[in-house]
Amino acid sequence: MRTPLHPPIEDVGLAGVLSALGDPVRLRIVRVLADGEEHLRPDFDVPVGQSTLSHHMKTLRDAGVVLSRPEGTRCFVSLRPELEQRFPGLVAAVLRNLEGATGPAADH
Amino acid sequence: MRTPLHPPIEDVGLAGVLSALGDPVRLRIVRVLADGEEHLRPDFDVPVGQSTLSHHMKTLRDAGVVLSRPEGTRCFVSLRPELEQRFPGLVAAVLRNLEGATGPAADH
DNA sequence: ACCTTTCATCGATGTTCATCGATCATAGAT
DNA sequence: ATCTATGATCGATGAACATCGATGAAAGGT
Repeated sequence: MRTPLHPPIEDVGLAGVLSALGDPVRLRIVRVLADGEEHLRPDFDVPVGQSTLSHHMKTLRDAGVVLSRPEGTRCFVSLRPELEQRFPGLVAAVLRNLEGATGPAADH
Repeated sequence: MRTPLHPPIEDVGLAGVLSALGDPVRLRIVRVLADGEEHLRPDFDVPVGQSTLSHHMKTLRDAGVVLSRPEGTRCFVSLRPELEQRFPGLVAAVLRNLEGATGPAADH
């Protein structure tokens, strides 16, 4: 667990956030995170391998969506709180529209 | 002006919409469209060539964000109204956070 | 008939991205 | 010191994407 580098919040751009959220796997991650709590990897049951999950985590982290807090060998992940001040209502709006709909074929 | 094919609204997915919006050029397009009016190509002053603009339009159209209405040789573009029922508050939230910030380097 | 405008499409190119398996680094336990 | 668990990183591969210039199609004007 080396570098939990989070970009400064002023470097976080809207396009980057939306792009990071524009993926079914990452939306599922965010859905789990929606309760505001910290979560560990096993909580995200996404249909990808471990290394791919790691990649998606990095994508969310680099985009400023997610916060990683390594502790020992594990890594607690949570929604980045400053995002709300940066883009008020944005994450909330996404979360509200997230129920059961992460993809075009997910609403039946 | 051949095929103004819009996907049925029930096929429009959240990930697709967010992904389509996750691009600086397309965000600029959406910003112009934010007034609810129809617009023509010259209204979008984006730093890309004509064919690339066309491509971005198709991306937005395929994602269900935008509506194309060909008329004669021109093509009127507007925000797709059904998106509001589909994902209430989503576009509004993006639009509210759009002022002057389409990218990480756009806030100085 | 011809030219012009407006937009879509095609073909090509270079970049980014999702994915995987394998390896490496770290921390904790034995 | 060794083993184990967790997650990051590396290398490779195929897919998707942004971009461009050139060409094509449709409608209007001369």
